[in-house]
Amino acid sequence: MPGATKAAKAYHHGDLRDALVRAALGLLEDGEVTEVSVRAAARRAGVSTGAPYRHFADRDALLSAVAAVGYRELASALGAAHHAPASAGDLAEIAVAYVQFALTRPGLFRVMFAEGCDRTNPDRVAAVAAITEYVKAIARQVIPSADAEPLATAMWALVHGLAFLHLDGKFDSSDADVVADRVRAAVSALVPRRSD
Amino acid sequence: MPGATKAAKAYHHGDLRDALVRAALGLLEDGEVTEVSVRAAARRAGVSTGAPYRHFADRDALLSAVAAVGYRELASALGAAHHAPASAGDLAEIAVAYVQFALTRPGLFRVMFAEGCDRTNPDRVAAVAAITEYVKAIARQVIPSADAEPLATAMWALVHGLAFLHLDGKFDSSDADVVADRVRAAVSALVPRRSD
DNA sequence: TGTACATCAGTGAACGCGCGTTCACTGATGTAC
DNA sequence: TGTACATCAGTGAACGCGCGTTCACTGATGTAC
Repeated sequence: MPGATKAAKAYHHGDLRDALVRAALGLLEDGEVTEVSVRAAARRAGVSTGAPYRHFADRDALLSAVAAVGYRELASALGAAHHAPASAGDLAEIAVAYVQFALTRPGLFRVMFAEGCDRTNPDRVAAVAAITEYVKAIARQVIPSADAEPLATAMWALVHGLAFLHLDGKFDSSDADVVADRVRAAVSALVPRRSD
Repeated sequence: MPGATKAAKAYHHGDLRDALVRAALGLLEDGEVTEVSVRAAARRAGVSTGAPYRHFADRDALLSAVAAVGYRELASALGAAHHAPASAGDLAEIAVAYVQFALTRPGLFRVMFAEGCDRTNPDRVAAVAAITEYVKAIARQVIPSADAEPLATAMWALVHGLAFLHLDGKFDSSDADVVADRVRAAVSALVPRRSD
């Protein structure tokens, strides 16, 4: 009977796969950590070193699952900033949200856009396709007349570059308001305006 | 006498500091490697594991020196693409050069913009200041009337984002011509044109 | 309802790896006289 | 020009680390009869 109370999580975890992904997200959120190791995730999930391999083929599979969550959260952060953007001003607010996402969750953002990842991983492929489509849709909404493709590319590159240049210390990111203003200024310096 | 011929490089290396930087660059150039270890650089320079520490305080100091070289080479690649750019078209060619630099030397590019680096390192600080100034000068040349600061920021972010999105597989980078066209299209979708 | 058994999802110990860094050392170099 | 000596720039062995991954194992679960 002793210990039986909390023994629900005992031997068979129930949903270790999810728990590991959440553990990895936790590690990224917590600290300066930008690399998630399988062992650290297992530790945080309270499970032995070998256990993750029952659910993920290798480290990369775990990271891809984490990245997929990241993409979904990024999309929702952008949606929250402005659903149905129509003007350059609306667009600027989405841009601010993108950069802010990167700066508040740098670890996760880096995992999402990491180099060493398995690009064929289905989780990842689907998530990337979704975010690409999302960006394209925004471009179409804001500038209906233009060819959406290059505009979407350019807009994504613009915000993505802003995000990384801040993350990597090329632009000062100590003050969120200053960052936001810089992003707005950059967007309005470049994004074509319909006569208004 | 045997062995005396090539013994110039014998015990005292002469310029191990430089040799280590070159070795690190070589490692980055060579392979899929994106992380340079002190040990690997020492190995490639033909020197014992401890030797680098006579010239660099730690791994980060070595990496900063490497990054500084990278910045100089990036600046010269941009200069070669078009010195004294004046039109949006000139600007597009510089943008192409920026992205091409990133794609042909991905390891070096990543070291230059790596996260875990010591941002206070003087080598690095000077190099970053130089490239920033360089970008700003280009902005001023192309659009003299506008406020250079936000325009420079936006332009840098645009090309930087394009570079990373290609590097990280968000855009297909298998064909250099396709990449170049995509970059040109992105630039001309966004960069304001003077009436021409 | 009870039992036998297959399967599942963990454990924990171990493997081999490359790494950053330190340290006592030694061979080479250059300088003072 | 020759010698003594301080300093410099290497060596190589060692430390301790955390990692990815494997493997024989075992406790828990669920299913068939």
